[in-house]
Amino acid sequence: MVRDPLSPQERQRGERFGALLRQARGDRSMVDVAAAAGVSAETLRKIETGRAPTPAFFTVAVLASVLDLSLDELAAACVEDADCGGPAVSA
Amino acid sequence: MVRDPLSPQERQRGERFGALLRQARGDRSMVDVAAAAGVSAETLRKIETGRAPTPAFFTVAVLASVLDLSLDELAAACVEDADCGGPAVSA
DNA sequence: CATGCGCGTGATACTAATACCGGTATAAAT
DNA sequence: ATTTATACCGGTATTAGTATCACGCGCATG
Repeated sequence: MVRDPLSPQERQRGERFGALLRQARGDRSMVDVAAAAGVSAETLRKIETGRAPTPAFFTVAVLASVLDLSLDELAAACVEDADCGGPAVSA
Repeated sequence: MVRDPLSPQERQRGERFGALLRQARGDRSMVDVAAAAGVSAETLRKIETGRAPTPAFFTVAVLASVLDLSLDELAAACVEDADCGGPAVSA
């Protein structure tokens, strides 16, 4: 109605997204990256584990900045990998 | 405490962000872009007017896709323009 | 003038993101 | 075995994003 619960598709997209972040983090520790990004370690962990499947844009932005990732590539990787954008983007 | 209210900085960053989206929308109508992005027109309106200063990453992703914008440029434009990232990104 | 279209705003509803706390598990080092 | 570091997990608290409904305003068209 007012706020649809996240679809399984979105959950999976979140997992993919988190996996990408974790991969980019490499040997860095969570707390290190989280501190550098200005977010709490728990938040970063939730995002990486997919428990926060739809993080805020700027949260992702700073994380991508810290991890030296491209937001476009990040988004593209998730979308293309799981066909998340689907009907919306195709229009 | 558990959830800091958005800082004025973040609010302003949201306004910049919305302004960029609106500018990119050009002559397209809100409903058109919103429908293409798969979000409600009200949501797009809130984002454009800065009433939703920290939208979800994938919401921004689809909007950027529809508006043919680069997420990196979008983020960079907001951050560089108002020094929004501040202490977090500089570290 | 009435109608529709686009845009803005307010209220309302509900889920989700963020953050803090404690506990747990694994691995490494002492 | 104890300590340390890292990460995972649950609960809890609070704000914020997203969506729907309803109304008002400007503008063009009938």
